[in-house]
Amino acid sequence: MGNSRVTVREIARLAGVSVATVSRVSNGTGQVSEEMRRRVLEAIEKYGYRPDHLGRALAARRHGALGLVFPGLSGPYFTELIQGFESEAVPARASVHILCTHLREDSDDQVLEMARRVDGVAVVGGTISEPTLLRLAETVPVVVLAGRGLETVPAVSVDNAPAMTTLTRHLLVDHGLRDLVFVGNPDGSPDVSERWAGFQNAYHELDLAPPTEPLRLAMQQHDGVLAAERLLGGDGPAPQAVVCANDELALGVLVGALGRGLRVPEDLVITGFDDAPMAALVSPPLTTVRQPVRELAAEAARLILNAVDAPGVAPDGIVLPTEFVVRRSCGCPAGSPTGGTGK
Amino acid sequence: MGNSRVTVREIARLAGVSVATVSRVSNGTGQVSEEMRRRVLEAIEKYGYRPDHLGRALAARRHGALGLVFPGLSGPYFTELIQGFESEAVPARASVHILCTHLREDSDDQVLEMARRVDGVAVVGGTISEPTLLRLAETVPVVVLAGRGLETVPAVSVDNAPAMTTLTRHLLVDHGLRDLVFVGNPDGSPDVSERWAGFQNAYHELDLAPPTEPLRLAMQQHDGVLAAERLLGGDGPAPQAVVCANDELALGVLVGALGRGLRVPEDLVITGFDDAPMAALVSPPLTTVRQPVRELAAEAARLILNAVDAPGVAPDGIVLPTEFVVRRSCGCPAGSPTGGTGK
DNA sequence: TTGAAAGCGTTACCAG
DNA sequence: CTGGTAACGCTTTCAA
Repeated sequence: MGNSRVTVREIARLAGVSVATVSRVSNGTGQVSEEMRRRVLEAIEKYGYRPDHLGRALAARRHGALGLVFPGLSGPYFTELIQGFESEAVPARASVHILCTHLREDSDDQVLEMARRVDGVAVVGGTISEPTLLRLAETVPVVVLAGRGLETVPAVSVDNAPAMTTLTRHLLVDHGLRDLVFVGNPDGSPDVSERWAGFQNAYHELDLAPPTEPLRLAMQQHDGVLAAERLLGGDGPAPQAVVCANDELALGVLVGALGRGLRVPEDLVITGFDDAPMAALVSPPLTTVRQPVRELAAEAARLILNAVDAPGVAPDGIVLPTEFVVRRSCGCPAGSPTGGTGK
Repeated sequence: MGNSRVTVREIARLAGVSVATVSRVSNGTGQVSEEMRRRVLEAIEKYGYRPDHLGRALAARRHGALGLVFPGLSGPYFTELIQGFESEAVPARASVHILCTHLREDSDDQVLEMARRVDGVAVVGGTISEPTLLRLAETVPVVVLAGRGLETVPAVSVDNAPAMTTLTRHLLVDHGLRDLVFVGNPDGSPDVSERWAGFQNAYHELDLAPPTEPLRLAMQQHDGVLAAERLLGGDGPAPQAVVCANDELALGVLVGALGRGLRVPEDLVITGFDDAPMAALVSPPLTTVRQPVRELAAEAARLILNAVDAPGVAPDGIVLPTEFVVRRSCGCPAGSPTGGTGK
């Protein structure tokens, strides 16, 4: 029982039919007489036959698997991403392969190698080089997740720049702040790059001169604490507001600021991006931009799944809307209205 | 170029040799004359031949893949787990399949299905039923990650109970606290169950009566905030200390307590478990237990990899040591000594 | 409706 | 050293 060493051939012999018939029955394809079907089903049941995935995949020339590639695996953003991706893949009977490149030397090769084991791949923006992305796309359907696509590679992303412009304008106009610092490394990821551009754009729209440089740091809470040290460390005046590239950074800055005895938002305004679960829970709750991370990844999976079934047609990229979430860390009173940035 | 539609047979024809020779060259197995090797290599290079993974896997009767199964995918614990697992699998040229069951109805079937696509599986404790675990183990090598093993299934875990006893004793003896609350659901996972037992055990060792019930909650920061509401909400006296099943809960309780104007640790002592990155960064920094999560997962991957190569031998389980990390949230002054719980 | 046989792409055994 | 050929387990024509 349950031993999966049983093959079609054995079942065929046992049931006194051909392997073709066994295959037809076990797949529900073609026409099989009631009598045959019964005999086969019986044998399948009795010996616990389950078709071997490799044999099947080889014959179908399809792996029944999707790949997901990202740089690291830090924070709630990536866990959401994985779960969103999985939520589409699993019902489609595709298993999910993951690969964290950690930006290793040989990561491009590893991605290429993964492509040989799956039917399609989603790559988080900024993870691999453009030439590699192109080569990848020659092998399997590819979509860029949270990044810019290429001619042959569609992308799913959110409206980062407009969202960040909205948030920054809120600080500049509604709160009359001027001395803002942007925390995040635009070179690290397309998301951050677009947010930094949106941040600067808010100044431009008001004929103000934006800061010329962001505070370049990675995206974890740890880095936020570091940012607080740099910004509030003593030498030089502290900024009026810290605009963070994501919530984790913001949470780190918040912890650092609070730990120094500063009051937020009275002494320092802090904003995030993502609307991670903790953003609403801390005190003061974080003003941020909500982005549909799960949906983003689900959309990517859907795109790939479709491309696998209908090869040749390169679908358009997709941009998902975000929502500006005003809470108290920007200086607004509790219970302020929130507004989306639109589609 | 780069087109992976090229097969051994074509290369063989193109190079004027047999498929066997091509195979030998591309795998570096057997003896091949310099002349042949050169010809084959040339053709391989010219047509960008890469052996097909499925064909190879079918012939070798090995997938070159490992599976990792867990309930959800919340928080830093699971991201560490994945990365630790990957750090062993990737160098061994095995890809990593993941599956979040979300405790779905059909998750047992999904796990069984996954087992048909990989060479071995690591299952996080408490994710699937024991019968399913047993059936799984009939199919492929399995190891339980952070949980109890079975006769045929080894487990890798940490010394949860002694560690939690040490921490609790510290509160009871060194700080003279008596009214502690344990937050976490022992039914949810073996880890929590053991920690709850260790918590109670500290009381027993001192001939004290432990609380009979924990505050049963899930393991995310959100739940910690919930715990703070319940515990500090007004009706009934607040406890002296909240002993959390993990750091995320503790962080949530901390946020909730601070938000209510309580001072930590003066008004309320809070402890965690895991030593997540944030534990050291918040204010006050969290007293907790450090567990080697990455190492745990890496060990699991190694165990499986070995079992794949040497089938039949059921290896022993492994228990990794933890380290008690005393910081300020328990009431100790800054810079207190820390101590391990030993092997 | 059924079965024989030809793949799918690779590896490995066995002669030569 | 080299090549022919038989697996590996399955699906799918193509005839009967």
